[in-house]
Amino acid sequence: MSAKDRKAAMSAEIRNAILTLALEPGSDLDEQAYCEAFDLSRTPVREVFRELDGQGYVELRENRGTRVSDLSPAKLRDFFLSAPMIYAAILRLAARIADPSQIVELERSQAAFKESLRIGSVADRALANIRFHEITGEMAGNAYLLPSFRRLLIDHARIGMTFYQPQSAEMTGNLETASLQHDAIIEAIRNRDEARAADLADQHWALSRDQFEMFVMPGGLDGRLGEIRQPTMA
Amino acid sequence: MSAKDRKAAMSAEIRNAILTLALEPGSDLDEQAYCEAFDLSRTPVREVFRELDGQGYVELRENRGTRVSDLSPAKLRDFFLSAPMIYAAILRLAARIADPSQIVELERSQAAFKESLRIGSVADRALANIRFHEITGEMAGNAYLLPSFRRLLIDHARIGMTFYQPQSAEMTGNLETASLQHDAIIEAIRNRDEARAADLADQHWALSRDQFEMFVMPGGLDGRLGEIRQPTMA
DNA sequence: AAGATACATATTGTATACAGAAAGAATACT
DNA sequence: AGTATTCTTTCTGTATACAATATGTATCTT
Repeated sequence: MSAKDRKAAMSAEIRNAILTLALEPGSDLDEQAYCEAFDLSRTPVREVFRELDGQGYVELRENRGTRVSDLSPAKLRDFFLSAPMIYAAILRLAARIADPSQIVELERSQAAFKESLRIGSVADRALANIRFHEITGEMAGNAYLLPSFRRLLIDHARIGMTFYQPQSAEMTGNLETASLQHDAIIEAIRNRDEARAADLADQHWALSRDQFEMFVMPGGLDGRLGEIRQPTMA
Repeated sequence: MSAKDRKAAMSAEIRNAILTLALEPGSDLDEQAYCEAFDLSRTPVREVFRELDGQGYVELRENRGTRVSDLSPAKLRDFFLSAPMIYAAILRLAARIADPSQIVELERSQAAFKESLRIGSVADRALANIRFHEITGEMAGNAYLLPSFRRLLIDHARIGMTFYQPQSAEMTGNLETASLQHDAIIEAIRNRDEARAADLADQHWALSRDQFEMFVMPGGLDGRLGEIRQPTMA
């Protein structure tokens, strides 16, 4: 295995670990540990860190090492503000200019997503879902929207992992709905139906937002415990 | 001058050179030349290149060095597609949450822009204009929109430099109009008037687009030269 | 002479060694 | 005892040396 391959493997592993919260937001990345783990010198490891910084996975701080990009309340707010607009724009453009080979790829990734629903872990599902949307981003292929979209996907995955509640029946239903929406998105793109694609983006987005609200504003506890109240969104 | 300072100076110089087309799109960056020019070893120079790659100034290609980010027709198309949406979103958010100290800073940058109109070079104007809009981006402070917005600003500056025609009276008028719009933008932000800010974004954008069209579709030559026709937009 | 192949050169990528800065521990002082 | 200061340790940043890859040139073959 060449150094180039080890470098790529390290980059991929770090990205996946961040997306699945195996590396928690705000946690430090130990340069030396990665050097040893992937048999690389510090130079390429530091290069990968800088690259991941540029993509929004991590944050480099002067003389203070690298840490996983934070998920602060302020960032959550930014997320919920900008995601609907960007997602809609991406799917609209995807419907406009996607080429056939990309549609095939999207179908394949949706098959993988369905498979992850049947037999995969929560992390598998998050990664498969990200991959699906990543492809829609490639379809849209807009050099200016893509950086934003990719950052949104990173944090969408992390927020989803954070707020996922495996025991909830509603949650399971949501996953089914999401899968159906993916199918509909593929259909809209194949038909070059921009309006439908944008509409589905809104719906797909609303589903994610509901999931988030289910976590932040859970049902009350029968009003018995007195002190406990439903939190309100600021 | 410490190595850290030399590194920062180099980064700033490269960025400015790219924005003002002193470094043309697609041209190669010579690692060794920059090492010598700023008395740095290859390591920090390469780090800066990677950082600029993450911000969209340059493109790193495996085993093939670094070159200034391209301005292809496809990218121009992406630009004209996404700029109106992002600019409007940024100014809307800026009007919503800008804080007083930022407004002061914006006023200062507008003063500098006006000064550059009076006595500055074309490049000075482009940089002052970028700075003005950069501050509106900081006001909006949205972690997801900012990367896109910054990329748009980079290419907006470069497109402006490309299509600027100093002899044109219309062009001079446009600059005056742009300056007035900047004033109005400051006013809208100060009044927290989101709708007005978004509207001004559209107008400001339309002005840039017109300038571009003036260049691509110039007036005919009196129909005398026979072969020459007005080019049409694809 | 045209094309292909092998060699030389230049440039990019990686490893290691050294320098500088930040964080923590121990000591001295009030 | 509590605080301040210095020293030690650890980690980050930079320089240089080495390895691998790509590019250009010359030679050889057909």
